[in-house]
Amino acid sequence: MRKKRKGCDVPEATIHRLPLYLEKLKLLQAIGVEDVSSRQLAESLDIKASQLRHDFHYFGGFSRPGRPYQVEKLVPALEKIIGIDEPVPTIIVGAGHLGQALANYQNLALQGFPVCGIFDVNPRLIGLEIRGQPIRDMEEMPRVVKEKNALIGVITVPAQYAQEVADRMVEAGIVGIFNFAPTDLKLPEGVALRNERMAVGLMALSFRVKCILESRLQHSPADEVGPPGESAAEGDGNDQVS
Amino acid sequence: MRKKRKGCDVPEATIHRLPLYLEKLKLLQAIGVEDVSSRQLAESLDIKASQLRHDFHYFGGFSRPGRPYQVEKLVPALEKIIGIDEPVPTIIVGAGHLGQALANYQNLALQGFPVCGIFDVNPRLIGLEIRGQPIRDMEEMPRVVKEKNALIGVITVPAQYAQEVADRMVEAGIVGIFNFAPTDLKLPEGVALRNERMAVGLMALSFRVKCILESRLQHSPADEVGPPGESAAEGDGNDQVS
DNA sequence: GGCCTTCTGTTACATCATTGACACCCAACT
DNA sequence: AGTTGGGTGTCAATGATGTAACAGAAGGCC
Repeated sequence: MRKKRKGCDVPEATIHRLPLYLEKLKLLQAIGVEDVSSRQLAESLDIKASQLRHDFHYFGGFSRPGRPYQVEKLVPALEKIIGIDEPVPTIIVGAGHLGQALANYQNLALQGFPVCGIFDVNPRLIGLEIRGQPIRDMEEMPRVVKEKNALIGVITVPAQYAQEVADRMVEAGIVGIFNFAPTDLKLPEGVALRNERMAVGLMALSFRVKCILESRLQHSPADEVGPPGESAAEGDGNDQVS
Repeated sequence: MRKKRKGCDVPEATIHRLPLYLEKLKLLQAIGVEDVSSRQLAESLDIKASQLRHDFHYFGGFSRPGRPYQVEKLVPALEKIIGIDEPVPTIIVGAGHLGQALANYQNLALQGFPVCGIFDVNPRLIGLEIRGQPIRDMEEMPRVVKEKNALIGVITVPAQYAQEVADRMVEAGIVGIFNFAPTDLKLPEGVALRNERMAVGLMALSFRVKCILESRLQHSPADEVGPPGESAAEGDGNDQVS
């Protein structure tokens, strides 16, 4: 209880980069690249090569010391680490616009998260089909979760219902919750949670925008947009300015 | 160029918490709470009070030293800091499912980001109305941006078009880009970017799920879900396990 | 008024993350 | 064979972030 022991001993920041590595590697794989060095891969992601090696270091060697990484080996290795070496059945609760958008987003399935159920309580929505899946009554959720062995649940209901939905998901056996509702969910031990709060992201962006506008006023009241220059993602990998 | 100077001198992590503070404060305000101490506010957000004070410290005093914060003062102060003391006109490019979901999400306007334009290139979509706004042809985007003084642009187009859209947004005068496409955009200086990559979030979640499943197997092959226990958001505030 | 409690602002410390440096490895070339 | 060039794994140093500790202000109470 002293140590964070957040499931594993891998740092937060590293975990967030793994998907990026995987994504880029799949892209390389698709165009037939066989080998890739830490420097090449890192540069294409705007991070330092040492960081990439450092990250990989948590999981033991991916290649013989002296040679670059082999894309064909690395992709499945990363998939296994992330836990998507086999599909992770996923359900969506809340078939509003966002829920439907997600259910329609076929990339989810391609990336290892096949949607095996969409649920709502609104009778108007129940029965509608999205990509072959009917929107089901919320009551059916536990049964479907068990049948399909769903592990991850996405919450796209209004904030006031989110906690209840989460509770029922956990009870049904869901192990990871992806929450789009702007609420702090309380979950029992042994359940992972990720909040995807878009308003927060927008406000962080707004802060930066404000700073930019201010600096424009200060530095040159009648200036045009600055000269172009590359910029790199940092932080949790979602933000940048310059 | 040595220092990160990411727009302002406020740390990343702090910026990401500001919206959470504001959200919670608005909630308190709505139920008539007048004063709130750093401890109360911090506890309700599952963070340490010292961190909250530390964060506020970047922006100078919000209250007389000896007394708790006044909600009525703090809310507008935070809004000003974040840059939403007045509405930030926002456009959406890409009227697919996700774009429509966002356009429908009235909370955006409530939180300070009124959608003043939705654009697409698909003739089938152009003309459809969403909450009173017609989906417009992409060609009209620059004009609308100037007319409405739009500052933030949301990109919800397929990845392969995202860079082009971003370029046109910047040219039109957009200062902040909220990108849902899984691409690394290259932007000129003086434009803020936030990537909202849902697949990345899902995979980070999957990693945790995998860890949980593994630990269940190890610790007690036939164990039930563990005893309930509170859990706290950490990292960029989006993840937690336990 | 003087004391006590509660609270903030601020500074110092501990922890985590990123970056740089280097030893060793492997293949290719001389 | 020896040597050169590029590569990874690893560790140490730097930088950023989170946490605790504390001095001093404001009001309530005696």
